Amino acid sequence: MESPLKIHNTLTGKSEVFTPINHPYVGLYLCGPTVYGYPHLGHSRGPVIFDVIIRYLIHLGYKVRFVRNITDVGHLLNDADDGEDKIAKKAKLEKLEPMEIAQHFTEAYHEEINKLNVIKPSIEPRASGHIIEQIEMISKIIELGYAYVANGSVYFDVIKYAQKYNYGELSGRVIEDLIAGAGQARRELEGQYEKKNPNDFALWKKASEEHIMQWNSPWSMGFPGWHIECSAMSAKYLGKTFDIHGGGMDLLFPHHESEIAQSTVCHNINPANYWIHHNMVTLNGQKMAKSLNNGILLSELFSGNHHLLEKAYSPITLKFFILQAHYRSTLDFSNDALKASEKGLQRLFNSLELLNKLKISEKSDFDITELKNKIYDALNDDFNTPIAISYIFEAVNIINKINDGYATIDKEELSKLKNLMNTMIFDVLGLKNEQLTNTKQYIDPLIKILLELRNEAKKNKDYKKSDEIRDKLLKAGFEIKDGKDETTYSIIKE
RNA sequence: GGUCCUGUGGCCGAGGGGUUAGGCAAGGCUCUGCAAAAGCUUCUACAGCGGUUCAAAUCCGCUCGGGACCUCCA
Repeated sequence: MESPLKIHNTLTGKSEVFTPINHPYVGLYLCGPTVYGYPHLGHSRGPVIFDVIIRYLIHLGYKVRFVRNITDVGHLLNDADDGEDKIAKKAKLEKLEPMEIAQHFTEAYHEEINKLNVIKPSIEPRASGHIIEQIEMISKIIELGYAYVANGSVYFDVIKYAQKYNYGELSGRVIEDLIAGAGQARRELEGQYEKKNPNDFALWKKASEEHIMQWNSPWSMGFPGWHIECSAMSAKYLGKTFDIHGGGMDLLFPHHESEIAQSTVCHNINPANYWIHHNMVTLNGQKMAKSLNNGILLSELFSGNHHLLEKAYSPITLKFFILQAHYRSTLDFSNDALKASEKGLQRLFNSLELLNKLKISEKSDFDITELKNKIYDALNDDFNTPIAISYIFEAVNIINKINDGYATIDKEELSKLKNLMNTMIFDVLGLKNEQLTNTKQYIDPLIKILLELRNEAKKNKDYKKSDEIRDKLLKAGFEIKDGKDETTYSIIKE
């Protein structure tokens, strides 16, 4: 039978058999967006990868509670001198309420991400709605002696923590290296002088006068530090320790490392058993950066409205493209790569349509169970979607062969094949056919009429007429395929 | 400066001591009135230099290139 599900755990650096704390329930926390800008290509990878992870867990029979937060407070501007909240900074520029900005970008995030046909979080908590929980947690850390108050701000004492616990267990860093590397690249941030040690991180920041987003606390009017929100919210909704914590590799340090430290102090346990980190995306081999002017927003990708894009790419094309690479590798975007995925996806869905029309024979040339096992083995091996997809294309080949009469399949295997394809493509990978299914029912009879006219012309050897019909249909986005018995068509994009 | 990842054929990307990844592109053939689609088939690989081994794209070392993180980026 199939292998057990193994997950590459960043915490141990190894692939481990997945065993939930409380079978069949699985608690999963994914670090969500900081809502101070429109979602870009990089924002899509986490939701897509974790969508398949969640879908697969559900498919395996687990009951998943999926928590993905919205960070709408607390991010300091790293390129500004004043240490303002990122959201507040935008707010002043545009003279809007900070929450108005947060709301705007939260909605933009939802709008674009939902196009990817991803399962929505069971709970989507906002940092601003959990100030009390964060204050409570900070108080406890102070009480236990691992944080100190300085000028109204509260900092986590990393050195003290490292004496008893292992600060760096997740990212593989050693505290001495952190101290050694501190001088060179250390950025001048506000409040640095308040810290006992440069590696200490803020749990609570006192707000300056003009800082708009602020809350009362035992220490000052201010706002919570970056890492504490996830610790507080994950504990609230998933418990002190839960199964899976995910995010981008860029969050590994310091964000997740600090989450572990905070939770370890408060609850005396690492918050998550399995830490999953997906890799970053690059664009034409280069990293996406504002300075390179190559950042592409999701809305730009979907509309094709960007100077680096030759055309628009659909959300499902993006999803499929992301899944054709393993989540722990960097992924390079380019027009050629996206077009390749688009073509492949189209071939996949074409075969899926044929699947429902295949003729049943007495004997079968294929063993679908073997194929099925290979796909499950791939997914069980740390969610290896590219391998799984390569076997799905093997199935595409099988379907086309049968359709063309080069091979046969019996009733039982065909039923297995249908089941397998539908399960994998729709339930697990969460793909969907973006061809205009709603309008197709109206268009279909019209196209059929044209095809009849064309076949009549062909019968009369009026090829000029028949080709004219074909060419015009192609121009209108309908590709004609002359089969042995009947003529079919598919709707092509662009 | 520190820690770590990575370099695969025209493009993207799996794999990871001996056995076809896959998608896209290109060439040939079959089918076709011609195309398209589909099938069959061919060609371009494991950055460079050493080492370990019966055997290295895979392990080790060095060199060169790309990237991530090192206090607020998904």
